[in-house]
Amino acid sequence: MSQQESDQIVVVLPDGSELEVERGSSIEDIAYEIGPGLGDATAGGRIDGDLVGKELAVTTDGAEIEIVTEDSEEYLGVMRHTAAHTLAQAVQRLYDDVDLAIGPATDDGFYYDFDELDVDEDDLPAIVEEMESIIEEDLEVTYERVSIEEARDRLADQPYKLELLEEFAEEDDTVHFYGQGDWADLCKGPHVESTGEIGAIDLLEIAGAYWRGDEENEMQTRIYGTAFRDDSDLEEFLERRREAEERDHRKIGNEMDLFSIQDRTGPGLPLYHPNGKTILRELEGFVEDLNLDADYEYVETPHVFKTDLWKESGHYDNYADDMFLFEVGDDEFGLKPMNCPGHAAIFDDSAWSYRDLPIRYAENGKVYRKEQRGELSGLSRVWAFTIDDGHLFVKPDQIQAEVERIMDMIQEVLETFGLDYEVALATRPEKSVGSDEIWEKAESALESVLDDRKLEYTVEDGDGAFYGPKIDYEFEDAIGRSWDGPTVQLDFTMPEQFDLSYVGEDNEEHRPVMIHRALYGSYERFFMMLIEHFEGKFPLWLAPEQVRVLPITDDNADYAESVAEELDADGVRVEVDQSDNRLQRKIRAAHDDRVPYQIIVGDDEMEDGTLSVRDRKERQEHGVDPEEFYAHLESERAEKRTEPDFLD
RNA sequence: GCCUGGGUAGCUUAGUGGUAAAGCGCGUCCUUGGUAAGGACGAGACCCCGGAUUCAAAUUCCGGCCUAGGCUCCA
Repeated sequence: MSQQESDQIVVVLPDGSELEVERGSSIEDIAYEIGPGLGDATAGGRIDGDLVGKELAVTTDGAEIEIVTEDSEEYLGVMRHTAAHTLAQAVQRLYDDVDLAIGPATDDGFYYDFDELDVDEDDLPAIVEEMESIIEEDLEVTYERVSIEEARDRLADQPYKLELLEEFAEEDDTVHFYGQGDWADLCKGPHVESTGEIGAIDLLEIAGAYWRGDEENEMQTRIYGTAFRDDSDLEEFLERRREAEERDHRKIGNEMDLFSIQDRTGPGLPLYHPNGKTILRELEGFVEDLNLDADYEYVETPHVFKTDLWKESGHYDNYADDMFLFEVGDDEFGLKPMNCPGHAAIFDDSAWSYRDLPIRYAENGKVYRKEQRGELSGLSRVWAFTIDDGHLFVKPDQIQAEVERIMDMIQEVLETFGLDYEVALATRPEKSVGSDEIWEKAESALESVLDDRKLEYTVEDGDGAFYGPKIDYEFEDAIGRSWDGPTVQLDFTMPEQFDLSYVGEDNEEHRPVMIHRALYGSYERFFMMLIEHFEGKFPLWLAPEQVRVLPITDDNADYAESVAEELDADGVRVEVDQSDNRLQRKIRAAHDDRVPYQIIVGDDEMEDGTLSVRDRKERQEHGVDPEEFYAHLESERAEKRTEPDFLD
């Protein structure tokens, strides 16, 4: 091999084409190699997927290279990375003896971690101002390649940077610095050309963060910020945040009196008020109908079991820390973190023939999981929640058909609420029980169902339950946020743990397969998502108050009552506004309360026996025939349509 | 669990050492008014809990409870 050849390496471009370049060429060099226009536009790049500065050299043969330009999606991340540097620079200008940790770009902004920095939210405006003046100064971003020794020298008073440096020293004898003005940071880039390229910034919040995310390490001060190309993009981002805040289920739940979580009753333990429970009852009824149609049988299990059961199921070994445990006499008991062992115990109480299978049990089972206090949040993370649980005990050759039926049910649920979804296959996690062989069998069974359906899905390695792989549904709400929802989980393990069996055609004992499934996931999480998705404007079938009758004067009150009585007899949740407010005030109140339909009755309506119907979307029709409206309500409810559509 | 905020009337919040405020909601009365806030009056607060400082604490300090956001998409 000649000297000439060993200095050349091949890099692979995103379209799969290969390019021969000199070993040690920078990203920028390679971009110029491809074309001078691209070279000029280069802001940074990826080496084997790792986002780095355009100055960094490519040394490995066969490296996958991607060029990031101002037009790339990543450009925003490049700019935010520089914004993070600007934050650190501003903080060091304003505060002495601050230790710097790391400061990357994130999905919607950036952060920088500091130690020895004592600030609170009131200090943020001053830091923003300093950042803005650094942007104003339009400092050129400079790159330097520095030997480990020199870097050690430069970073002598930066303990965290030194720690990082020692790690990099094991791999390379040089490191990279990116600077702006008289400030520089150990960093692999990428960055924009100068601080003036940063369009619009804002700092969002202060949070604690463990050094390297490890709770054994010291807690640092993290400042979160975001940066956009211009003010209007920034404003749009802030507007979206405000919108999400407006939809917050805790706020709406309070306004609509749906639920509460109170100090005196305990953290993470939601109390459902009548309005909230009305919605939950409708949700329960919906899955109950689906379950009964699909030949599920309802069972009920207590909230507490002896821990012997959890030891048998394997939960105790894996999840004892997350369980509420207590002693009664010499026995240890625990609140159930899952419903499956109870259902397995019911199954095990009878002898089964292959002719009986599949057995399908359903229960709205309340479970208790002791999440870390700081993780609790509204209805999305709680200690007590209810799963619309179902457990099937099937023969191996029934898996495919049963999983498919479950997926039909799940899809019907998601489509009813108008939710788009994605599907993922989650495979064996690190903490798990069961043999390799069993896991392989289970994973390939789910794969073949997914393949048969021609559903697009992603594979999430290591995300499965400890007892088996699963298919997870993730859906998107009205403002584009993703939520975890329904799951189908295969379990070859628990039947083993509980020694479950049925008698086969051959008169031998066989091991059934268990399938765990939930259509909503947990009621709490699904309810929360629905509140935020609909912004409290629930579909008619869910709305706690479906119709409000507004009499114009006291003279119309009796007629209003008779209209309400008729609706009530039809099973409609109806109220009459008997306040002595004026009509406009009553309309305003009904609108604030998000009532789908308002019926306004005055002298005109009383005379000709009609209704004036108004909906939540501020549409109105006079002289409506009551029978026609009642029939419409009936069908809108029964078909679970998501918007009031009588006035369409 | 840890970090930074926050906890004042049913709700949303103002008040930062000297007699606890406002809006909404609620009650009573006036108003009987046809499409997004008519008017008057009134009730409603162990200012999260415990301790300390002080002549005096909602306010300052210490401890606790609850709550919001955050706790490696690695230089």
